[in-house]
Amino acid sequence: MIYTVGEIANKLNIAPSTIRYYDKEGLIPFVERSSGGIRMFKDSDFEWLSIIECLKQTGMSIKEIKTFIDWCMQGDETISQRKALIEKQREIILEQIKQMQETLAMLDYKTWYYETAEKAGTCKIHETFNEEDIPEEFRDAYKRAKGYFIKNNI
Amino acid sequence: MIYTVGEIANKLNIAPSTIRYYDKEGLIPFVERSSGGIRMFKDSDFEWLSIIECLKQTGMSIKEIKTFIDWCMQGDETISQRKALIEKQREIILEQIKQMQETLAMLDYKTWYYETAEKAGTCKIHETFNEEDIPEEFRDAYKRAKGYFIKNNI
DNA sequence: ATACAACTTAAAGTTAACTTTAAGTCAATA
DNA sequence: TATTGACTTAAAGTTAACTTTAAGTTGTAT
Repeated sequence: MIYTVGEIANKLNIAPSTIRYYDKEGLIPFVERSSGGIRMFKDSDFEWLSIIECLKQTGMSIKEIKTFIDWCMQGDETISQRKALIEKQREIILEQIKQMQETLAMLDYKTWYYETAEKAGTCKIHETFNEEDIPEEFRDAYKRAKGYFIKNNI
Repeated sequence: MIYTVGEIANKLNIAPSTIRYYDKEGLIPFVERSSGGIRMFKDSDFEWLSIIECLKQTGMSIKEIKTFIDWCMQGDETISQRKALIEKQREIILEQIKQMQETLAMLDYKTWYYETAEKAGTCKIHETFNEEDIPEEFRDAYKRAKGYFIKNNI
């Protein structure tokens, strides 16, 4: 099965210009052309594009992804570099998840904060609360929020 | 306690130009000035900047954060808008965490994949594996990877 | 054979979120 | 009082990752 750039873009729900841009940046060096110069995507190329999307998710830049792709093209001699890169991205994403979970806890707390403020008709209600008035599940976030969110009536 | 833009930038480990940019964009309308026009940050302003950092973490743009800040400035009449915004950001970050956990699972699997390939000296070893050869904890990611990561020997 | 939609490239344009520059002002110290 | 380092603004520059434009080519359908 062969696809044009428009067809593959459609399937992956990205713009054809994006795929051409990736090509220009060397992210898909394996894509073949017709005698007239038209890109002919195979199913495996389609799959490479999925990988590029996956690596972008990890926060890698186009340049970094190109490095990885280049290593893949070189074959088995680059296994250890590829492994190191994947492990680095793994650490990065672990840290990002940790950070996001803290932010989530804060947003959970703030949701409760505004529900309470809405009922009372004012944010000032929170100035009257002590730690023991805060539902247990929000207490950690509350402690981090205290001193700014609350003092400023946000 | 009063701080200059350089001092507060130092404490928050961001560039002074960034804070001036935030000011220009209307993110810190409450910061007062000396008679000579120099910004005089208070501890509560310092805390507002922490909030801006927190909201940026949730993926909000400068413009969106300005909307939120403007609502805060308006006082209690905007509680329900602020609540809705926080809830929206909460949904967004939940989705991001979910997405990241899937990517993490893939990176975990790939780490094992390259460890195995490194021992064997070739990625081709994975062509010989069946589902039951994959450690249980990587099996879900393997199923998603199959068809592209593996077929392409990445 | 001709039309026409979709392809091609190179180059310029876009956007967000800063950062840098230039020209000048403030305020603490010698 | 003069120096000096940090402040001020407006405006221009930067960067990444595209997107758009313009001018031309390909390939399929009539």
